[in-house]
Amino acid sequence: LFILAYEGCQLLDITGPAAVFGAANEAARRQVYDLAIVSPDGGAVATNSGVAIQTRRFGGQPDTLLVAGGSRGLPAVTARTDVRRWLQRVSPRAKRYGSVCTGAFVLAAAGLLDGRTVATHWSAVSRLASYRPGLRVDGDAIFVRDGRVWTSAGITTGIDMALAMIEEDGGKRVADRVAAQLVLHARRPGFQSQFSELLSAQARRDDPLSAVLAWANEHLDTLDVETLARRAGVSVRTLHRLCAATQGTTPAKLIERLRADRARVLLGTTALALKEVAGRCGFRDGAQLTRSFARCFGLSPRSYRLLQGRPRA
DNA sequence: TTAGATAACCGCCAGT
DNA sequence: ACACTGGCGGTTATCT
Repeated sequence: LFILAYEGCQLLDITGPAAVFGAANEAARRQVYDLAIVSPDGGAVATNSGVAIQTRRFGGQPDTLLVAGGSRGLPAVTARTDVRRWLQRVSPRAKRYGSVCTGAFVLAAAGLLDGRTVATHWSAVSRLASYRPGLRVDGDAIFVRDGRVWTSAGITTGIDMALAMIEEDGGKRVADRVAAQLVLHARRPGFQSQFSELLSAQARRDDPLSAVLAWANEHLDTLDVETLARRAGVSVRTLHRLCAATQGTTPAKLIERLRADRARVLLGTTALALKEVAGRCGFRDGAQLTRSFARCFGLSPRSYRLLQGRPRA
C-alpha cells in the first residue's frame, strides 16, 4: 500500500490513512497492510505544516495507491512526467487507487480520473471539474468510490475513506474495531455532505439526533422545527433540550446550517441563479438565503462565488 | 428603515 | 428521590 507524498503536501492526508491502516494491522495482530510512503525524489519531504516525513523514491507495484493533497506543491508534482508515467503504469494493475483532498489533481493530470466520478476538497470542486473533460465531481460527498477509483474530499475525510477500504477488505466488524481503536465514534458514509461535517462530527456519539439530521438534510424544503421534532418522535421542547445537550445549539440554527451548507455547494458547483439556489435549499427567497449565508459564513453568496471563481488551492 | 406578525427559544412546573 | 418528558407562556429573534 503506497501513499504518494511530495514537497508541500498535506500532512494529515498521509498520516490520517496511515494511522487507520496501521491500526488495522494492530487489530489483526499481523501485517495486513504493508505501508510505504513514496515521493518523486525520495528522502525527507517537508509537508505544508513544516513537519518532514521520511519517504523512498516511487517505484514498484502497490496493490493500493493513494495520492495526498496539497496546495503549494501540487503544480510541481503534476508537472513530473516520470511520476505521471509511473502512475499510469501501476494503476491498471492495482487493486484500487485514489486520492485524498486535492491529490485528485495529480491523478487527473495523469488521465487516471477520466470518465470517473470523484470527490475533492470543497474549495477545489469547480476547478477540478474543468481540469479534465469527462471528469465528474461530486461536490457534496466526503468520499466517492467509482469502481477501483477512490477519491475523498477534504483532509480528514481520508480517514473515513481508509476505513471504508478496510471494511471492503476485512468486513464491517474489522472496520468497526479499528474505528473504535482510533476513538472515531461513528464512521461516516461517503455520501454524507462534506459541509455537514461539523454537524456529523458532533453527532459521532450515537446520539438520537444523527439519524433525524440525515433525514432533515434530504428534506430541506418544507422543514421547520416542529416538523423536525415530529420526525424525531419527541416534542419541540425535548428537541430543544436534545440539541442543546448534544450539539450545543438550537433546532432552528441546525436547520439553517444545513440549508446554508447545501447553498454553499450549489453556489460553488453550479451557475444557478440565487433564487434557484434558495429554492433548492428550502429558503423562501434569495434575500433569505443571503441573510442566512452571511450569518453562517460571514460573507454574501455573491462574494463567495467570486472567491470560488478565482482558483487558489 | 420600521413595525406588526410569526416563529423560535427556554424557564418553570406538573406528570410519568 | 431521581431522571426524563411535554405543555404553558413570556421573551427574544427573525421574517415580511
